[in-house]
Amino acid sequence: MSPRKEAARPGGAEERPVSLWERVARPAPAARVALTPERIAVAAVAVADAEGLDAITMRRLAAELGVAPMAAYRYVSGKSELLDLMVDLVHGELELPEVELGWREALRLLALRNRELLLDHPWLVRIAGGEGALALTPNRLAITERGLAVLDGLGLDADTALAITRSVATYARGMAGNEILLRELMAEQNWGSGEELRSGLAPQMTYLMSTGRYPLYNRSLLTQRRKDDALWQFELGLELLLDGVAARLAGAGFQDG
Amino acid sequence: MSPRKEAARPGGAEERPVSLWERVARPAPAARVALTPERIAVAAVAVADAEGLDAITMRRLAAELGVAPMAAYRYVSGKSELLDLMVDLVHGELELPEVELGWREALRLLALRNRELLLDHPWLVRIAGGEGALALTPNRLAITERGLAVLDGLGLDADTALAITRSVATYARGMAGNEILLRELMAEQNWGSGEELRSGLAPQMTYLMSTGRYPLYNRSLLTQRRKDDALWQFELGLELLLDGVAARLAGAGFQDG
DNA sequence: CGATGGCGTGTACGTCGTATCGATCGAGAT
DNA sequence: ATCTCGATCGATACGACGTACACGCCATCG
Repeated sequence: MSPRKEAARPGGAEERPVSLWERVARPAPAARVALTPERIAVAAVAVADAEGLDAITMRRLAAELGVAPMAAYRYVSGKSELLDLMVDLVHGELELPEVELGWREALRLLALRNRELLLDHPWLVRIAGGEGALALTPNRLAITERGLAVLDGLGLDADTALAITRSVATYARGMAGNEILLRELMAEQNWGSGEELRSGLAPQMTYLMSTGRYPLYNRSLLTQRRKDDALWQFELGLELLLDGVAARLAGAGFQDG
Repeated sequence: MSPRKEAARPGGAEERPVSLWERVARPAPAARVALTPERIAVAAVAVADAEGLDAITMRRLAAELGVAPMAAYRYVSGKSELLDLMVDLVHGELELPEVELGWREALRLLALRNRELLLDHPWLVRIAGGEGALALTPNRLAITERGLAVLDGLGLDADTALAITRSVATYARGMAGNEILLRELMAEQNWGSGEELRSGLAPQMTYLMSTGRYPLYNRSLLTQRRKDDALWQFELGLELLLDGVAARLAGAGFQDG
């Protein structure tokens, strides 16, 4: 689907492909090189934060780095690896909750901070492909690792602990993604969160509602009071999930605070 | 972010923008026109199913329809509306569970069928933007509507019912997305699900594991027995969520089978 | 001091989305 | 029966993108 080739790299002529992260970990061979994977990733994240993912162009990025369009290709095999680098970089910002907080609070914080990370870097939602959405970057793995640490010693088998961690993280990313897309959709049509929002998702929604196919949904839009409170919605589902975990733990014959 | 303009369309020269879905609902003005939104969407879905989302090109699509590259633009304002059409079309395939099954079983089926839909049309994962990921297409709204119907009359307020429905749907899409991306990643490096899989996520994983930063994760990979059983993982998290809902319903003073 | 090899440059190709304008043809009015 | 008009589709073209490729530069090491 999306071909991955290896970037040229320092160190000689092996034949085995070396993963991006191994290449990244290699120290800069000289202090005077203009580019490093870090510099590239930092610049790219800055652009994406400021102008969205569409602004991320190999040419634009090169301009930002004061360098020729093709220069970055020595450190990155292509745009998808660049995106991987960006994803990993921002996940380094996430502060991992202490295990001592107990599994529930720690998992809760993990989810909430995941949400905040997405909101701080909305372009993350648009990166669905590759290793970006899985956990296969160092800093994302560290987050999963902490999730497992938090559940360690509670009597869960490996499969269950991992599935719980993934469920919570997936829920958090999914809900935060919804929130971001809604927000962008609103900005795109420049509504404030004022009257139009309160009257449903006008205007594209109004037609669909007028068809009468969605009476309950329509009633919800009119009835609900916390419509614009995305955090409330986020936390509600999160608590459902954590309640389920708590029940599972109790069933396993353990409890915890 | 992604500009939306209105496609030219039959019927004269109004000035108010008309939503895609309203335009779609308009009957074909003549029986002899070559193109309709439906024909376009069907062809596009066929291509995407067979060759992935990257194969979807306005030119390719036109060729598939036996028509000039720009022809589809009379029915669709741009590629993003085409994607909206595709998203909506495939969601029409999802069979809605009967309300009589009871909220838990119905919600469970909704989640499982959502998952199957994604697996049948893996390109859905790659469409993050626009109304695609929110529920703002007719067939997706119908799914949400059924979710609300299933929870109706159980004493939940509008906000809670909607949040629950969305939580379940978001969880389902997120987990199915993980599954698809993992599957694609595996195909990309042509492992079977054989030895490499069983030994972790080799080869790009092996380097990261060898750093020793992820002892628990590493142990999980070695210990777990249902690693490749994505459905099991899916259902585990789903049950957690539904357990949480059940607790909330019990707290609201209701029960149900 | 000469050679080596990594680093960044310059140029160019193929493909994409889509703006614009012109040709065509069926239906409704006369 | 003819005219006319607008809906429909075709042809051409433009700018931007990702990236392949081959070349100059320069620090380093023998």
